[in-house]
Amino acid sequence: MSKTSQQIAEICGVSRGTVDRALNNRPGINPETKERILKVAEQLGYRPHFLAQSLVKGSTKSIGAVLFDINNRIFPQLVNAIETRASELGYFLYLTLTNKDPEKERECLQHLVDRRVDGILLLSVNKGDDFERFVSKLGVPVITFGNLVSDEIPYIWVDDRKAIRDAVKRLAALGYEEIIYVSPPMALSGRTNLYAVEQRHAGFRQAIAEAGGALSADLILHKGYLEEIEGLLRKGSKRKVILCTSDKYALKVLLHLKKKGIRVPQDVGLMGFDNIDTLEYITPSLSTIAYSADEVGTKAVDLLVDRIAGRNVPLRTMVPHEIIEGEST
Amino acid sequence: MSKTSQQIAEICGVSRGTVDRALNNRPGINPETKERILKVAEQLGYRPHFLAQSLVKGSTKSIGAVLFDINNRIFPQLVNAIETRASELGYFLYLTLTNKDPEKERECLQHLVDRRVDGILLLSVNKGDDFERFVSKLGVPVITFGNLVSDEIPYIWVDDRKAIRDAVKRLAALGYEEIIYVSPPMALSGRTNLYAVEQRHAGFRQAIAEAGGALSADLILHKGYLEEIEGLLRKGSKRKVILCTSDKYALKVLLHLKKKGIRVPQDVGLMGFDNIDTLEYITPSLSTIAYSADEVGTKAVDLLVDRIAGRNVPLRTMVPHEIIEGEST
DNA sequence: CTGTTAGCGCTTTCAG
DNA sequence: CTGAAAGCGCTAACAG
Repeated sequence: MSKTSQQIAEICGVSRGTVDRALNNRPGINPETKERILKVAEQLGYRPHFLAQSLVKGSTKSIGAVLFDINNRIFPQLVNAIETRASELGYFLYLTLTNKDPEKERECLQHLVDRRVDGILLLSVNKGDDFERFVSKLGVPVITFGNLVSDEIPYIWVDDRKAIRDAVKRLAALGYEEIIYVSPPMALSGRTNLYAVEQRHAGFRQAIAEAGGALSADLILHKGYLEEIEGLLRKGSKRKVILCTSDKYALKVLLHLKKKGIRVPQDVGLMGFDNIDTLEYITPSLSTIAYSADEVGTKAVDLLVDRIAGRNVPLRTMVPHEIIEGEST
Repeated sequence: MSKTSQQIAEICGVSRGTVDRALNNRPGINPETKERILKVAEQLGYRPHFLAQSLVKGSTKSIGAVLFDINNRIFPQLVNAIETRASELGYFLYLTLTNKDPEKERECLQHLVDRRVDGILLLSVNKGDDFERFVSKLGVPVITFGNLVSDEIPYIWVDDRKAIRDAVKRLAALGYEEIIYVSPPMALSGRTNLYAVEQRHAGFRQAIAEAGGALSADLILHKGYLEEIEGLLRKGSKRKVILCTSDKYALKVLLHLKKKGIRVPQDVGLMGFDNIDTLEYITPSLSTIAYSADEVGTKAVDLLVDRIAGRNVPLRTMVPHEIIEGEST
């Protein structure tokens, strides 16, 4: 079926070494024979055998991505950015999905290494010393994002903590007196890697502390948030706003409030986080915290390729965030 | 860094052949030496070199996906289904994105073949005899979906034509007398592969013909659909409904109508196609045509793996569709 | 039951 | 400037 450099050599009556010199324009070859070889290669439709090349060169020009969160709506943008940048830099992308299964995540990582990817991008559900060691021992460069795995492994993301603090300040400035913070994933705290979610949470507590009594806060850290919100809204007379750890929850809240006839923002304010593209179609438009998933993906690949090339990269890289003022606050 | 079967052989004082027999539990080996070898392999943390294996076996256990449409919201579901099924069947997924660039699509296909993927899943933007030939000559099994490339290449998707006809019948049954069909991508007809979009369009025309004068139809096949819709809504007194070639356009229309104070469904009905998951958060809930992206992805992989195994597969596979009655009609 | 040999297709010395 | 040979790590066929 496919042609080998050996065949070209035979046809041209030269050795494989010479063919190789022609094909990879390496010095030390007569321009005329080179010309001849290239012509024959062209005619045969010769294509180098990538596996064989990789085997001898020790580099596959491929990177692996290990992701858990297909439901997170920034997924398409992230994957798009990663693939696009990788492709620009000459790398192919192995995509592996873990569906939040810690064991599967380890397997994916191991398999990628078995396939000799040059580097790995990791959005992890695992955490802890044991896992840190596992990742360190893989023997290939790893860049993490979304959830931190180790202080020693480069991490890129938005500054969740500061972002929430900025949001709280903004809400205070808008005149809100009570903030209902909704972060259902926190219920899983300790059992799974929730670094980003926890950073947001920590940012919120800090912001409230900084407000020094000017703001009161309610924390809802479980699945039954819709009911609990309703209860809270009935109490007291402070101007209230609901701040959700991600747009996904904010949208569910919005839907629920609409059903109950509670008006946003007249009766209560609402704010999300992520600026997922679904928001484009939502009324009233949702206030949220935006950052560029494109930038995260693109830079993550850049960092990884730098590491692959043996260059040092910063252990923490933060992409900028921005408060989007929608109609919901 | 990483251990080779050679090293195990030396440590155990046997030959590589024997090590191979132990590792791949092939017959013809003394259980005790096998035991010994496996133990050493375990201790060394031996992992077979996948590239070397692939090189000699001629199979990489990887498949490639070539997609153009990251914006289409069924993308995450599709990719998820594909990766999940591939993984279950022991295959790794190379994801390549073309951003609707025909030349890039060809490159992606060629590169995947260079990397010796065992098979390819293709959602194509290219079409035509030339491209058909190109794909046929790749030398690996290809399964297409979404857009048909050739009658000879297996294709899996929803029956777009029938789906639209079912939708039109349903709209007629609901008492609508005039249907505004919105399909902006059709403006590119001829220049790019729009098979699915064209099938939907053809289905619409057929349905209108079948209705034999009971229904009147307006076709909007360009970007300026919002303005044109407004114009059409002002004319005549028939009960009107807007049928969009995909939910994405339906949502844009909905947003526009809300802004203009035109009520859905009281003033005009609205229906989409695809049942993208954004709809979950939309009010009024959108009527649409649903099909399972999961099923498309999963079955596409199954078909591909069948082809890789040399089995014959049907040239056309249709996944079922279903009309979803939302509040918008 | 085990060792040897010959590749898979390519790159990379080292001679000539 | 070119050829020959060794080797990447593994598998498979053939002896012993």
